[in-house]
Amino acid sequence: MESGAVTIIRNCGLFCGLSEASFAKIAEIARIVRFKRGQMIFREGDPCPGIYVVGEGAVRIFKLAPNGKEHVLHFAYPGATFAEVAAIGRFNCPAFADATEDSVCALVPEAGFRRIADEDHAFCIEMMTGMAKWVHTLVGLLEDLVLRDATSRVARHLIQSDSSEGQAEFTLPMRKKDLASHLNLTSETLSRTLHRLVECGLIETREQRIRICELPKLQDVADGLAPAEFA
Amino acid sequence: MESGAVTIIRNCGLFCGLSEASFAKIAEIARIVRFKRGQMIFREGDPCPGIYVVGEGAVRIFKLAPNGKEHVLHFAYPGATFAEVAAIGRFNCPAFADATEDSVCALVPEAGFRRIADEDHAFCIEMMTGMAKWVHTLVGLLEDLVLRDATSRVARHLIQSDSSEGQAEFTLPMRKKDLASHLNLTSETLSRTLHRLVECGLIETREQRIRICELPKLQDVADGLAPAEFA
DNA sequence: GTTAGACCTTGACCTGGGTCAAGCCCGGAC
DNA sequence: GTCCGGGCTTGACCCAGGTCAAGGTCTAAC
Repeated sequence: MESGAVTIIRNCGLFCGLSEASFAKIAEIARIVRFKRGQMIFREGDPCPGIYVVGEGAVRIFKLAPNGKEHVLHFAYPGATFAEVAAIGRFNCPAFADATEDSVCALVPEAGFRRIADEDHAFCIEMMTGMAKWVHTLVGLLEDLVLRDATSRVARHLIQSDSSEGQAEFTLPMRKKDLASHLNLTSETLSRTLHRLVECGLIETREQRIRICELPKLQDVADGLAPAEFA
Repeated sequence: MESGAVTIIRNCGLFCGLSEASFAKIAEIARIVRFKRGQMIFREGDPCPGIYVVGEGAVRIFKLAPNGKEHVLHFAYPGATFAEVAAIGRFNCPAFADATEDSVCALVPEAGFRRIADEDHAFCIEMMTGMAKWVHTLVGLLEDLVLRDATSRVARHLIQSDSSEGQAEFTLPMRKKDLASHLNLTSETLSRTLHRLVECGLIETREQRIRICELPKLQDVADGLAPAEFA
């Protein structure tokens, strides 16, 4: 195992709580994989190669419709894992993945993961609750897409991005077209929506940088209460 | 414990594989709960009372938007469980639930479930993979809502409902308005869509009964290949 | 430098599916 | 029986957001 993989796995949300014994087992078989920007990592339907842990860069997980439309399910940044659901549930890759930046990942082959799950009860419980959280997140996403309009979705996403950094200002970590796809919008609509929010003074933008000026009002927009100035 | 709850739990997908020891523990604390048609079972945000197992009837799990629009996440019929995700992940109820028919459920309080998860490794693994399957299902739902149009969604749902019974004919187990909500449509649009499918000869309907006449063509519609007659 | 190709923005236009409204049918209360 | 309310269908109309097209800007390649 390359030394890099150990570090990556130590620092990821999923495996950082492992017992020393379990960790040693994973360390034996994990390996480093590198991807260039734009490179495809796997395709929907591919056999699942194991659990990927992002060390550097950024990975985009997305679905492709027969007509070519794509929908970004989520982004994985350093410390996050992907393909873990397929590994646990023993299905093939349920979506596509590619690197949006030059990226370094640790790959834990499925067999290794399975051995740990069989032996390490605490890990198993953690995975169980981890999956439950995933379900929770997905239900939230679904709710968003189904119950809110474009403007609310954008506002909500901005608030969430912000609160995770705890400041009033942050940088969008992905291209706008990918964000648009994640929110089930076209990039045109996202562009127009951000523009309207700027015009109303709720946010300011400069390139990929976004500052929230009027959080309470933005919150109202996210909740579907169209403020008067949204004529 | 009432005798009924034992039977219900024995026959449900989630707990039927339990070891005798684990089963005995659950049996000690499970109890029967009954709901009248239309009765609310829990509300979004309520503390999670435990895992419900449906014995008879039908339960509808749904989200409510601030503007009153509702979205049906799924239906639980005899043998199915609900609220299990919240119980495992330790969050409050993430949605509303009500009975669409007079229903009988077994309720396994969260504490009891947790004890078993702590002690029964095989059960724990089963829950883990069960949750992974849930994620898989939800991603499929999301994909459906986002990548397909109304007609494809309806066609796909019909095919799935059918294949689960393995015949060319089946009865919709829910009201059309609830199905519409599940597919993120209004009941008007569902009505019109079914009507078009009937006109094209792909299906026949009589009340809640639906017969698929041209499965291959219906499959094409589900895949977004609009057949010529869909002018 | 300049050419090529992503992005992103903005405008003009179009359409799938929602909204509103009317009418039918059926089952349950009385 | 008759009344009432909910579910379902159908038609007419409308609008949020998609599509198409035209620049503008930045980076990467040569």
